[in-house]
Amino acid sequence: MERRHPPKRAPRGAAAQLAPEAWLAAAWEELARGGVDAVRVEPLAARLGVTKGSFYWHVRDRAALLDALLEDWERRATLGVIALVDGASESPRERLAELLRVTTKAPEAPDAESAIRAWGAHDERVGARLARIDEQRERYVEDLLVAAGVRRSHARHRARALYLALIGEYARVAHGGAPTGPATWSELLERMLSDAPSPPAAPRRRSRG
Amino acid sequence: MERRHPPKRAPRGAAAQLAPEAWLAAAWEELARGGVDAVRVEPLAARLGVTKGSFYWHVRDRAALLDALLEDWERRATLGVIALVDGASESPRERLAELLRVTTKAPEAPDAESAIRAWGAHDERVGARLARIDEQRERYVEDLLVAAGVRRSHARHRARALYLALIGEYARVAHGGAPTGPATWSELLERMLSDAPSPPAAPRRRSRG
DNA sequence: GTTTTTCAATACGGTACCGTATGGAAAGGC
DNA sequence: GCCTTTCCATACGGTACCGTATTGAAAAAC
Repeated sequence: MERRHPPKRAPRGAAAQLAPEAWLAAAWEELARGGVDAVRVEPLAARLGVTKGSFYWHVRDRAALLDALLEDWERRATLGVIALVDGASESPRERLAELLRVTTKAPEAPDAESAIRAWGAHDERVGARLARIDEQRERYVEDLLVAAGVRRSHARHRARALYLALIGEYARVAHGGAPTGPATWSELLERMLSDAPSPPAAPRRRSRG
Repeated sequence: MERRHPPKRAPRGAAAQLAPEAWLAAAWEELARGGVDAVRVEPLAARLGVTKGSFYWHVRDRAALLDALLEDWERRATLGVIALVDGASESPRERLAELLRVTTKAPEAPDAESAIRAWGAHDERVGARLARIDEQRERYVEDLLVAAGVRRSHARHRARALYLALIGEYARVAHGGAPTGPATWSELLERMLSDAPSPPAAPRRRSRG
């Protein structure tokens, strides 16, 4: 969301500086709560305690705000997670486990992701963007599986399965379902790693069962 | 969707008889295409070549139409599939495979299911209903897994995983993603049956490996 | 202290919808 | 051949929103 009227001088208060970001944040909440159709200018303004006169000063129009939402999501949700997981762990197996932990525990992910996915179902441009992102994420999982010892031909199928389950989980939680517990995720991941060479036991001992 | 004015005499034309069903069918198409928010009285009427005067004759109001959508879906999507699969097959393994085939190939399922799920995310009553249905379906898969020889404790996790993947697939296809091929589904199902006793070979021979 | 600049309030016209009220035409009953 | 019932069209008032134009006020610049 580029600023519609870039300030030539310094703004008056410290808070004024972040006005565009405030609109974006409010838009996120509305998106998660009610879907794209709930991201409306006047309610958003009311929520921020101003009128839409302010909105149209900072943002071109509603479409620009929606674009900003997508941009923001694309940047954070995918690259952010990958960087996090890549940085915080060691073996591919650990990384996969960590990936599942992170993605299934992020409290705002289900609503946001589901809302964007529903949006993409009715807006072709958004849908295409989603498809690109899905491919990217899936590839990442696939490579992790391969690194963990799964044959590429199997890894492709299993990465898809894992990712589909994650999307399903987001949808499930988004409409109020109880979150799927870590035991289920471990079980699924184990099954997907079943013919990989190294077992999940401690790295010292060679075999346990 | 009960008829608002049940006809005391016979209707005038054969077509008039199905008017309420016509509204429901049109509503389905709009729901699949644009989500709940796209199910609107006036556009629907325009699509059917009439005005909303007709709508408010046959249906109480928009809410009643939406209720009818849910009712219709609950009846068809779950009970219908279960009856189909239960009737058309033999062994639990076969039934599971058939279940995956049927659910992943129904061409209208992804859009409809995803739309309803997105709806449930923003409407609590719908969400609760969805949760009930999810539980029902999951239980069905779980029982099939158990019947196929998977231990109950494992089956619970795996039924969840399978079902989550199916939901994910619906979401994926709904926003334009390429459908996941049968090879991936077989792979996933095989993994979920991996420690079940009987192999997928012909039922005559007792063991193959 | 005057002038700019920044940001928000107000007011406006326009669109798309909901639900109701009313009218009217065509069919069916008798 | 009237009268009733069925079904739809039209007209209406009301709401919620978009985007623009205009005004206004406070801060910043000078």
